[in-house]
Amino acid sequence: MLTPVEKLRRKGLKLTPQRMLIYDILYQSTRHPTADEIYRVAKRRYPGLSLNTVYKTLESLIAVGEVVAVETPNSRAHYEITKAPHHHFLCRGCGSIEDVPDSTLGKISIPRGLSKEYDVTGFGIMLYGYCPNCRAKRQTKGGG
Amino acid sequence: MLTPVEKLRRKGLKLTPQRMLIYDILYQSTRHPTADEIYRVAKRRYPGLSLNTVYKTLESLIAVGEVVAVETPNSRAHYEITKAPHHHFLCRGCGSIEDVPDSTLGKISIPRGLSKEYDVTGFGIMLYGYCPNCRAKRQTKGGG
DNA sequence: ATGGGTGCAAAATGTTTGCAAGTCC
DNA sequence: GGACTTGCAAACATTTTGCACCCAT
Repeated sequence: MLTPVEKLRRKGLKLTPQRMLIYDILYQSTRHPTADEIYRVAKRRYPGLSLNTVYKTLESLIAVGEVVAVETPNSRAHYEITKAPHHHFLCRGCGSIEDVPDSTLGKISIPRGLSKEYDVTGFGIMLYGYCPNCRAKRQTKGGG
Repeated sequence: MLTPVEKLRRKGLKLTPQRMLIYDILYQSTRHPTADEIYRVAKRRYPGLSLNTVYKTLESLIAVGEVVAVETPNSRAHYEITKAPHHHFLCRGCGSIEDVPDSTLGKISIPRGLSKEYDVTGFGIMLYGYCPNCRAKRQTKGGG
């Protein structure tokens, strides 16, 4: 297993403090921060940082496959370090995203008919619903 | 099978010309237009229409479950009439979205462990890749 | 030294909001 | 008649772009 530093270096990315920091924050995080959330955390450690740099850095990391963007139905992208295949649960209440291990969802078979005409490079599964916290809130309110 | 008019009426939505028009455009369309695309088509038939009304109408139709928003990784939402369960294919080349019948993907079983704590209300599968057209273009270019 | 990376601010989306006037029921 | 709907424009939030300076290689 290469160190993160080695991985980035081999991809031809310059190892600037900002880049290392942003990568590190994503690497440490079990959540799926938005660009702005990453920015706010990073800025505490590197006050000179600009939001722009966060976006550019994410772009670079995505380009080399080290980060993936998790799109959500509120037009706010969330980011995570590329890791073992998994899918996501999106809470309708608080907008939080949680990982769902791939294996628990069973195998998806891409229809042969589709892959004959289409070049299917991957897929993602997004589960929707309410996290334990929001679920409790809704039940308290008698909401459905 | 209720007529679209009856469906909307029973949901308590007022049947304004704009609303009928937008619903009709979505109903007719086999594609998955964005709000702006709907707006441009609708405006040809109803020049006084505003983009705002398209958004508001989509919101209403989504609220009553007649329309669903298909989120894509470019922050542009696509909309479609709610119909038989299916999933989507998103072309990385042209951004187009195609339906993928549910049955061809096999059943997804939501892990028991997850639904014990979480209230899982649904899920969506998004396939990624290149449509026949974009696939051809890429091969021509020798792209990978 | 050199080209990519950074930071600032402004621009460019896509979507939402405020409010007066209009219209379906 | 009343509440919901519409349309206009401005507000908003997120992301992208332009450009001069800086720094990792």
